[in-house]
Amino acid sequence: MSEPGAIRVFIVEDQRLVLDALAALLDREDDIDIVGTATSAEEGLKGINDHAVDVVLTDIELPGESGIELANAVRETHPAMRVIVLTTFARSGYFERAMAAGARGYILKDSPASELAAAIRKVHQGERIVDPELVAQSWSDPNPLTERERQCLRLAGDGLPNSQIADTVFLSEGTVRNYLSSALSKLDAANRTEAARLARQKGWI
Amino acid sequence: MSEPGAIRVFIVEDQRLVLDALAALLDREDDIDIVGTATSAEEGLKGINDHAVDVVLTDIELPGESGIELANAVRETHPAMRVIVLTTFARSGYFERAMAAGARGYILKDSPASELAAAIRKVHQGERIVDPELVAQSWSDPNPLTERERQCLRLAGDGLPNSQIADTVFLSEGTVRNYLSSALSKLDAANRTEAARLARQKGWI
DNA sequence: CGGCATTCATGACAATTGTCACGGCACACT
DNA sequence: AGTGTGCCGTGACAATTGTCATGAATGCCG
Repeated sequence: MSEPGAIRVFIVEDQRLVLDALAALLDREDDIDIVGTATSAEEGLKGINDHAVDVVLTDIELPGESGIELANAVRETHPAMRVIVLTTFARSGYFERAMAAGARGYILKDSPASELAAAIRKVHQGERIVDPELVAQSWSDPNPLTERERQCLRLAGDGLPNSQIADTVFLSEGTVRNYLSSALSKLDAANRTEAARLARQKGWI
Repeated sequence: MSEPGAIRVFIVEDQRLVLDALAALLDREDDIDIVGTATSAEEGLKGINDHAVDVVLTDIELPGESGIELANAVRETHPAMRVIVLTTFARSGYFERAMAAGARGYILKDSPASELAAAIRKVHQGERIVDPELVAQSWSDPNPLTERERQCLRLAGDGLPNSQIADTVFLSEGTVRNYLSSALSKLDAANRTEAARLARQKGWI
């Protein structure tokens, strides 16, 4: 298990069962050592200080501070440490922010397990790992919505009526209607609910 | 690994990495055999027919048919088989529906890993496993919606207009409006989008 | 049997949502 | 200065959505 020179990995994931399962998975690799785990970013930062760590594997969706913020903190306090972000959703916004935070890898929970250990090894050697599908998607499928359209659509998708959307974003109700109408036609949707669903699916809002 | 008389477990979980990790976790138990896995309910049903299975471990949130529907199908086609439902959310509605669908166990992804193997063993011996906190919550927060209201609200939440909802559930458009109106007042929502959001949050649709 | 609840339906009406055409304003570019 | 473009607004209109009153058909229960 603990071979000399093994890659020392720290895992941060809020769902304990998934955390333990990931640890079990990586435990089968001879050249990977799980040196610690945590269920929140705060706890993770503490743990990282107490162990010699090569690679941090973190979920994005965490209670409190997110995995992105953890990546930022790690980059500042332990520049040599590599961070791999693990997430459920292929949302381009997450992806971009993770890269901006200095993450060296971005893996979807949909990936086969074999990719995880491979990614850890490559990132440890200095390479960057990104899901090619995600890059392709964000390249071929750029977000067609303007900032205003996104604002309005997000609120509409939560069930706010135009009048409240207008109050929230400081626009007139008619203008809100125009932005939503424009978003609907861009997304080829018949109404705000469908539009919000499609946009969320693509990670555009 | 494969000791005679081991519990034969089939896992259904859409996130491949989590699926593989769970398999790795259970693989460490001598008295548990992973006889197959699937990433959707449909694929799972097929796989179950091809193997002798004692316990099915399934996620609720799956693309296409949900884990609840899988539990229902298993109960009808393989009454001796035990189903354990595994889910992220402590939503009382999920819990109730899982029980109604004949599930013998309900485990949150927040639980420690040790509980999973223990639950599989207990369920295999005929016991039922439930989170006591969830029972309490579902007692104090029962689903107020009727079957028809749920049907309509689910479709409305996906963005279908009343006319298409009516076609789908074989009701008149006016009746669909009535059901939705009734759901809105029960949920204290101002419109269908908000109502669908609230109901989904509680696991009621 | 009569009373009662549930399900499904109508129709009328008000409110909200979606579409369209139009104009003003600011800003960058040539 | 003129042109284009994005942003913000208005008003008019049609379509959809939400509310309410009402009633027929069914099945359950005492």
